[in-house]
Amino acid sequence: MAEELNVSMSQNFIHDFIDEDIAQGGQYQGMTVHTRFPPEPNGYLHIGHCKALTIDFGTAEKYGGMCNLRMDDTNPTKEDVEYVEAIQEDIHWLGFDWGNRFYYASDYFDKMYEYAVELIKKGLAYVCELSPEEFKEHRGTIGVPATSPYRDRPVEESLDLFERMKNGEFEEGKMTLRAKIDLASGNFNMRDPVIYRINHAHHHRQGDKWCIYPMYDFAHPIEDALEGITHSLCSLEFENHRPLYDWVVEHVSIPYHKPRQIEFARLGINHTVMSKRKLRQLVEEGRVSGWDDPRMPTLCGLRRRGYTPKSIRNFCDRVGVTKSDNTIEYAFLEYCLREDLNETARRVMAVLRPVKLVITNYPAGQSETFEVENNPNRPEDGTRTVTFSRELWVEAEDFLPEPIPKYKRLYPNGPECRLKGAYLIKCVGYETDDEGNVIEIAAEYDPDSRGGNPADGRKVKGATIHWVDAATAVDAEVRLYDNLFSDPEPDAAGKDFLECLNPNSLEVLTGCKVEAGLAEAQPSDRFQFMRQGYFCADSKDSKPGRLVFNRAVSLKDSFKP
RNA sequence: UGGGGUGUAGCCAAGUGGUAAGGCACGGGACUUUGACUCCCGCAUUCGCUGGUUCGAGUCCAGCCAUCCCAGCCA
Repeated sequence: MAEELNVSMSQNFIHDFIDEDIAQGGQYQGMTVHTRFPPEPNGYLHIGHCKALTIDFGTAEKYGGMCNLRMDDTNPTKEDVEYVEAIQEDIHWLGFDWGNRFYYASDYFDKMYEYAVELIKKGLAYVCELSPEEFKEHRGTIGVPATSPYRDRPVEESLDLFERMKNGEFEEGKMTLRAKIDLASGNFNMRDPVIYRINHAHHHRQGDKWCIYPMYDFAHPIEDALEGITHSLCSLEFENHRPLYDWVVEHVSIPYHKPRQIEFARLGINHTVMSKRKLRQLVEEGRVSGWDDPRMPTLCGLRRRGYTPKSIRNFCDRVGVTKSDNTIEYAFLEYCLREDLNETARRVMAVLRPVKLVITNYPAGQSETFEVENNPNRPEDGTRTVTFSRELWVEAEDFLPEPIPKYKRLYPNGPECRLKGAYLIKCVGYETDDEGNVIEIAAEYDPDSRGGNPADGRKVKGATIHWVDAATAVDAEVRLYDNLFSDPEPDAAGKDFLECLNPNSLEVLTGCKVEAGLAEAQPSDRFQFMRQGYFCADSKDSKPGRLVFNRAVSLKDSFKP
């Protein structure tokens, strides 16, 4: 699959670390590099996760190792099976394959419990009865150590209490199991962190078997070690947790080895939000239609918007892997998409802001058809049939009563232009309504230029113009999205999106099965017509660009800029 | 004012003591049956700042500045 997508991973600092580990032959000697992608099933994956996926799977692949997919489901109150299924679907869609290495952190609960008991017996953990409020008061501050009156309680007492915690004898918040490390540490994660809490909640897989659950800091290193992970790659915010990660690996007798945690900077993209919390907020507040709303940076949202797996993976591979905070420009994501679409997308014609073009010397009532190539880059994609007659729709911006500098399109007595795939025409006049708006353009065509090829082979000075036959035009219902969401208010500097509400009509409109659609990029109004009928406009002046189907899409009524 | 990170162009990012890769964006031009694509050309005398070591510093040292993360019984 990776070969098929033609996305490879270049050397980065993580590889440097791994190379060192391998060179030193140290604790990883004899082990194949093994990574894991550990999402918590509490939401949908977004493009930021794709960066992690690319790093986790890419690193394993680079070293001939494997990458596990693991649901990090240690907090039953936030997780749900809906998400585990969606997560798997999205990962597969991107083209990553975890084979049969699919795991749940919750499957290790029994072992984690044993390891916790082990810590207590070693005098390295104790049951603390501080309430959440008291806990805060005893937490200490910068320069002031934390305290716990239960820290020196006898091992037997903690053992007994911990077992009773497990048996459900206590209410939530009544007590916790804490690792005995360093109450005065400058790193608060080391101030005797809670490693088990009471939670009388129903777990999506374990049901009501447990009422105590391990905390991330205790569970994660154990999960990694148990699965034989050699390199646990995660984002920067876990850097402060690494000492604790190492502490757990060090003090718990896991029968394998010691995985190494390496952190990298997470992905940031402007004009959008990349936090699960905020995305969830958008969904829950009904500000978007769901996790797959086309404005969302979720993988399912991007998929609906027309992004291809290849473009997203390419993007993630190209943004690089470093430890410095970054905000990638949205334009770079778009570039990656255009690149792929330009290669593979079938071209069609449509007109967004139609204005009538009448070929005055073309017989009324007559019509004919032309064969137009679907993709100039791929002749094997064949052609489509378009109908031509006396009255056509063309884009309003393709005509100007008075030309402006460098304008090569239609204007009275202007240059000869080509109707793409059809005929050469020259503008001979126009009509306006009472308010001076252009409502009709008049042109004459050269009958000896069928297919757009003049009989005498003369050069065409004007531009090639996209058009649709007015008589057989099909309307598309569209909805305009003003922008992406940011923070999570609408982002004024964001992008415009046009959603086609009757995507089924695309097949009718284009006369062919639309897979990825057209990447129509123009300097001033770039448009991408993508899968499932979504159009992405990115224009400096916020005006939509052009969409050209081979039959008309009249957007007069439904499209309001 | 505790601990842990990060600072190379508008945005990413190579660079590991020898005289600043590449991509995106942007500007200019050529080509073109998509104003797309493609192709040329341009775009950091300078690497957060200030000193120091060195024949030589983005790379080493010191100090400073900026910025991000951490005081959930979330992950």
